[in-house]
Amino acid sequence: MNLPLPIPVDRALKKLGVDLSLARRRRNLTQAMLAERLGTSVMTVRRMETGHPGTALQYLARALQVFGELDKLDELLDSAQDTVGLSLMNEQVPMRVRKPKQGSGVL
Amino acid sequence: MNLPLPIPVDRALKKLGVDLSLARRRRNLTQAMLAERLGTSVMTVRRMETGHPGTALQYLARALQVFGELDKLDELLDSAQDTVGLSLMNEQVPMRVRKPKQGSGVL
DNA sequence: ATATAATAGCGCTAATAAGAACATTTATGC
DNA sequence: GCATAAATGTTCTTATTAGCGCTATTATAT
Repeated sequence: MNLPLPIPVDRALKKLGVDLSLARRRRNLTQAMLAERLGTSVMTVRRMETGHPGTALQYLARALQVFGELDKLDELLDSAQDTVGLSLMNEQVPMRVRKPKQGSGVL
Repeated sequence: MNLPLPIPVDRALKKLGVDLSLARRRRNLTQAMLAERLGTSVMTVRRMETGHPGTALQYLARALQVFGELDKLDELLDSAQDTVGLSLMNEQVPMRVRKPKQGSGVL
């Protein structure tokens, strides 16, 4: 868990933070006001806005709810959006995957 | 932070977990294989797939990267997607928001 | 320009997630 | 159907985050 964060991941988290900050300011909320609505502290809001890797998922979700964008989270990895396994209907995706003897590396 | 999770938020996290599980299985990865790629433990993968509110944001981001869907995170709250304050260009969004004397509740 | 309030940074403590090892259930290949 | 191993559930320990108070910086309104 303490592996260095991959650069693209770090970049994505930072961008998400900036976007969260922009969304908040667009809605005329201070960090303190948002924190109160999220039921958390200002520090957590700040960590989220700076792209801190360790902040809990729930605060992102709660922030999205406050912003009225919670449905975006639903779409994030929705089957309809998943470009890789589009050929498989959800019902056809196996419940369990068997580890191949060799490497059958799909990815 | 220990406020009860709002129902819609809880629901969204659970759905995200299911979607993560589906995405993993579509790519023929076991929880153990994914955990190794994420540089974390199987427990964390499991918690993520069950929609545990406290899992760190970084694991979601890393999973998306493994799935080749990291760009989805960029789009999540991108300005272009933010339907509320579309009228304001990013550069026009104030750096700091002043708390109104009364309540000017934009949201 | 100045005053004020929002944002940023730091150290400490309490709460919580992450990790490991084990037992149990159950899908899947044979 | 049976055997295997993936997924689930549990408990305990450890590492990390969340929360709080204080100080410093800096954008904004006047």
